[in-house]
Amino acid sequence: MNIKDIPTAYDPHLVEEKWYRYWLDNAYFTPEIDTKVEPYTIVIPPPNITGALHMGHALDNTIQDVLIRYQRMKGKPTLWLPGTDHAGIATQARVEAELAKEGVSRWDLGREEFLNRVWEWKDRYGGRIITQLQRLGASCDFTRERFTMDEGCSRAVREVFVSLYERGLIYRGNYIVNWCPQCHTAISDIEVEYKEADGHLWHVRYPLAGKKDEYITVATTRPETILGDTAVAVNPKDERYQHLIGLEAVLPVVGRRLPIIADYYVDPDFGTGAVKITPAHDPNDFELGQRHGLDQVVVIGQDGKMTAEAGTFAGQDRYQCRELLLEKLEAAGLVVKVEDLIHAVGHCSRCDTVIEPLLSKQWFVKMKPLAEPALKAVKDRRINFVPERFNRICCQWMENIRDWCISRQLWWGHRIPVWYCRDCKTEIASREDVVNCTACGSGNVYQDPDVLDTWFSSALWPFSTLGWPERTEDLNYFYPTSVLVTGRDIIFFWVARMIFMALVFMDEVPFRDVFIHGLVLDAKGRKMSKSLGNGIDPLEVIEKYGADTLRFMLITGNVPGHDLRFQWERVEATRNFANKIWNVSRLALLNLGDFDPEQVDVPGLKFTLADRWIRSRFSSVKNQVVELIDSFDLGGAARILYDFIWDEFCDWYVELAKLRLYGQDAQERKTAQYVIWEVLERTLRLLHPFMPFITEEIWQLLPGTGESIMIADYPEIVVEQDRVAEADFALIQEVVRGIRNVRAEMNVPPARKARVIIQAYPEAVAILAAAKPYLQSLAWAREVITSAITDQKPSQAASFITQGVEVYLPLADLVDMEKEIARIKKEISAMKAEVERSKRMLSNKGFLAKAPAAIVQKERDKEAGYRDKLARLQERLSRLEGAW
RNA sequence: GGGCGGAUAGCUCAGCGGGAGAGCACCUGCCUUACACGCAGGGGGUCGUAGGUUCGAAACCUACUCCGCCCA
Repeated sequence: MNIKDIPTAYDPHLVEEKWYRYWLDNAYFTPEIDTKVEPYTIVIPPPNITGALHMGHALDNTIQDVLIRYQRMKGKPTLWLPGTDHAGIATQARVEAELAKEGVSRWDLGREEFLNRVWEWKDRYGGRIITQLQRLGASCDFTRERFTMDEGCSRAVREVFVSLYERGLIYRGNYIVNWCPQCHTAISDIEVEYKEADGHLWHVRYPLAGKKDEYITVATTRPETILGDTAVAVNPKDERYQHLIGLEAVLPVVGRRLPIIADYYVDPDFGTGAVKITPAHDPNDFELGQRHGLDQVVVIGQDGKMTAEAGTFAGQDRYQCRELLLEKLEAAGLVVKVEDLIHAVGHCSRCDTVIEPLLSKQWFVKMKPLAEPALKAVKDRRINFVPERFNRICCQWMENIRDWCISRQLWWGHRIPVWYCRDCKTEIASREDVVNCTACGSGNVYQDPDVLDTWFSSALWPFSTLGWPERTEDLNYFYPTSVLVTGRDIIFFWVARMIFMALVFMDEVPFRDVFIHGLVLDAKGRKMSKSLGNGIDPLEVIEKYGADTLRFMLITGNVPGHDLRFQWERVEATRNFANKIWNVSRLALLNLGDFDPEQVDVPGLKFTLADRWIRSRFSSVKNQVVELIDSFDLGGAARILYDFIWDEFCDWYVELAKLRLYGQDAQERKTAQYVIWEVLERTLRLLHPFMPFITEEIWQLLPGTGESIMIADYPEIVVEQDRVAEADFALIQEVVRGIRNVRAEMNVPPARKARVIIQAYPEAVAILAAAKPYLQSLAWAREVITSAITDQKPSQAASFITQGVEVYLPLADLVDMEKEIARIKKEISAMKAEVERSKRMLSNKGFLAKAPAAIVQKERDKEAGYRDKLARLQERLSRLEGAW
């Protein structure tokens, strides 16, 4: 492309696809294993195959890509392993919905045919999210892409299940589980979301057996479970009920005799202090029932309808039954009162249906023995959460962990590798499919129909994706992974489970750091959700503004562990930044046509103050960026780069470099070319992990660069920090800003170049005299006259006065002396306040005695400066007033 | 009920023991040949409230208020 043809506005559409293709074609995303070097590994949190890329993914994956690209440039063999999750319930529901349109149920199809349909669906749509990730610029190694139900992962699942079974850590039993009548499966405790709901507390009288007109009154929020009551319980210390303990109540409508028992579980202050006990439909009642050997009567079935045990209510919906039963109880005069009550009701996190606690036979993982080593790993900081506070959150959860219900009454998923013999009733957990009973040899065996919780396979992800249970080269080299990047919403679902599975099967932590980021909220601070319709599609942002813009916006808005709000204004601001980079690069390219960095004798160059300043600044920016990325403050690093590029490089350095670029002196021009090239080229490399596309595009246009910026070395500093250059340049900046300010306040049009007369202390004179061209260019100076401070001050001049430096702009016709006096007076009063403040501090004995010497000295210096400036201002004022 | 996070300029947010910052919005000038997606200048904040620690607090401690999240 002819450099002159480079458009003045950056258009991401022209570059993103091109470079992504190039990176893929050159296999840059695939690491080369070098056993002498420690690798850097991230396994992607596998998105659901049903999913489409949303803002949360965009943030999560941008963070990972920044880390990965950074480490890759730093020279580590870097693996970012992508893949997807089979998402049992969600996927099955999706395919069932499709079938429903055809008027077919999965039962009509049968298990095998249904699974074929799901695989077909997966092949068609399951890869969509991975392609969407590519639009973001994700540098995953797609040659290693995995799926939780591929052959390898499935083998890992079987191995883990059977192994845990053999160790007695997986068991099957009848317990209360959370049943979702809509998804028609059990779900684990953490898949239940509790929501506050308005409800009622019904006080119902149960007649006492054998005592006419005597009752015990219980309170319940779920009257339909009355039908499954098998006891009434009171607190043993509750004086009101002492005389009833050991007696029996009669269950209304049903007529069953209920023992009245005593148990400390009962809270005497809630309701009436007497509690109906339904062991088959409430987890607490279940446990109490076990303690007291109570019967378990299941009255609500898996479809949410009443069972045969519910007698005349059999077949009714649970809520319909509630109404009808209440009517009956009312009619019998047994409902004493109804209170309004706000209580927490469990909902299915998938489909939002109200969960039914239900007694059923399920598979569980025994958690205590697994959680203990995991807990220790976190406490010992073998795993470290960022931000730090999540260590404790994770620990607290693992300390209170309950057994994990892992069986799901679904078809889509890893089928439980357990077979039963119909003849001898043996239960066989097996790594291989079972054809004949291992006990009696019978061929009359069948496999457990249920599948495993999707999270069971996700828990193995960091090692199953690397080839486990084989000891593959990848596993040996890339495991354990370096960091896990994820949102705080799945710490319990996923992170904790990966930790304990890894400790059992790899004997090593799955990752060293866990970087937790917040949620992307909408502009009003609400969660983005389908039901609210307030989600923003990342692909829409990419279409309109480019992937770099989306990425950089997400990263700069990101403070570790905090949520961030999506705002289009911020997208625009970031787009403007990309355009800024683009244009400063255009300027560079327009002036580097005759420049070859290879031909430059760098030690022979004569760097100006501006050169020394920007090179020093670049170097310190580089150091800060590294430090911030290494501590996971990517937002901080990105903000530093933003400020450096825009404020320091574009607005100051490049403006000054233009003088030499357009000047006559070949040597000076070459030096300016070199420094612009050097700083721009290296800054692009610093920026590349954040904005991969635009940096590659520009880098490829720059002379003397290589094959691809993404495999270029991470830049080194160019000089040690040059404090002298930074201080001297700061003086120039102050004077320039002072002059600009005076001119603006006096409404001097830019076209009107002014003479600038500077009187200053000797060092400043030297610096400012040498900076004449800078002042001419940046402060619209016609000529600059510098001298030591004298009594000869220009009259009819606007002025700017700072410590040790007086600047005059003789603009006779333009200067409104009244205005000038007012300005000086304002400054004087501001300066007086400063002097006062300093004086107060320095007369404080405590401050002098206890503050660090350096701080005290700094304050003394400041005070001296203020006094000097104040004196000059007062002198200036008296001259003006005298002249007036 | 317990825990966590937040409260800083009109808006969104940095800062987290030594003099209040950015972006957007606003006001005033500028089409200065990289960029009007821009340049220059400016206004605007008793840093939620009340105590405490400290020579010094937006920052640390305590209590409280409001908002959000998590767990029971």
